[in-house]
Amino acid sequence: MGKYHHGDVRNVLLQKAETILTEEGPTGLSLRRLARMTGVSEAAPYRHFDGKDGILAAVAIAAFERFAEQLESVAANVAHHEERIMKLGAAYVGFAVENPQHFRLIFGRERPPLDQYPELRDAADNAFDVLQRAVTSVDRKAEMTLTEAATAYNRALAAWSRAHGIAMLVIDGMIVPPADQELGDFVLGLLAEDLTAPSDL
Amino acid sequence: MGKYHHGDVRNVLLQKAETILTEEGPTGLSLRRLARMTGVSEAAPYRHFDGKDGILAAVAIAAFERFAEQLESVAANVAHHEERIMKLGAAYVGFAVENPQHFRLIFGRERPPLDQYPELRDAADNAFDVLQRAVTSVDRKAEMTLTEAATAYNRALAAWSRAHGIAMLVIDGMIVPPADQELGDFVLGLLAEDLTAPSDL
DNA sequence: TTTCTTATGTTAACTAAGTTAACATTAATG
DNA sequence: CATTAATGTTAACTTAGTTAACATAAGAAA
Repeated sequence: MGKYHHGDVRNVLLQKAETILTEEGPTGLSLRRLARMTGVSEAAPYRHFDGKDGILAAVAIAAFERFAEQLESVAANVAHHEERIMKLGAAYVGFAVENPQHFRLIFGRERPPLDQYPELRDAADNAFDVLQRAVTSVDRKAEMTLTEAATAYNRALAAWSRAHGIAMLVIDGMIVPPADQELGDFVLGLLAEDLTAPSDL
Repeated sequence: MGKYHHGDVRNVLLQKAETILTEEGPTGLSLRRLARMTGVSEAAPYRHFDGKDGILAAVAIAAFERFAEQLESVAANVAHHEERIMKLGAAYVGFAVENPQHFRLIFGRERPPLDQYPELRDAADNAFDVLQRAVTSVDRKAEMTLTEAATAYNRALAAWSRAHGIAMLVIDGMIVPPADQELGDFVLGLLAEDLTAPSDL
């Protein structure tokens, strides 16, 4: 009978997994529900993925790739160094706000362990590389002294932390961005604050 | 017979819950296991807590309180405004690193919804108040103009975001603090970076 | 073509967890 | 002392992750 064998179950599963994840997050994604929604037996996903972690890994890889692409495209279009850092931060937060579940998946503890999924590790490394290159103006890395390189690295970490913190606090609802302002502008404002300056208040 | 009725099951449960949470995080905390470890029936916890969320809420409340205390004690001991912000950030990250699971519990999405646990909401609000007061020098709030207040608020958000980002990235293993440096100094260094300054590299 | 093998799908079962209902016992209170 | 509220217990229901055993389809090998 012709109801066996869908033709492309793996991709359909991945697609539906994306949908469920977007709506309910990693915890809400249940393999059994996924299978039912796909119209396939509850054990079928195990033929295509290494259990739940396997599916999450696949989704996370795709998410990392999209994330890296978006950062890259911003970095490539801003020549000025400081401006690039700021815009990158805004893009970082932008991705998080537009794809909160994916963002949580790739950074949170629901993410399958990197050392069990080499492709996932590669995707993660690549995303961080994009970030670092953009922040550190790596083109000139060869010319740097060790001290300079350390300074540059610290700048990268500082920039990254700030963007990450804003992203987290916003998607977790702890910070509510003002409604009368573009999200990007709000983020740029926060990134530009210099806490070492006296408060003049 | 005398094996019924422990005497103080609620507190024992809470205590064990703390232990399990510290070791395995919110997801690893299973009510059934908790009950077994406490030597009590698997349904007993439901007599004392409103299900799993109820226990998590109770633990989260305690965590918020400790968090707030630690921040408060730092803030109270540093008079200088800019220095206080920095030290507060370091303390913020310090708490996260020493109590990663608790930190995740109070900020992550495993935290029971604030609107279902009023005491939890109060604990959270209080912690943020401590933070804001310390960052904003609220003693003089009355004297501020609206613009000044907005500026001060933004400074608070910026400081908070940075500390939060560092905390998250460190406890998630994305940033590995240098081994040859005190964690506090490392954090202070990151907080002090001013990304608006030219990179001079 | 026929046969063997591999990929892919199915059913059925096992384990563990959250939760609730129905029942038992204790402690406290009138 | 009798009643009641609090606190435990057992047993059951539901959902989920996972695996084993079996079935079928497709393609390679004979």
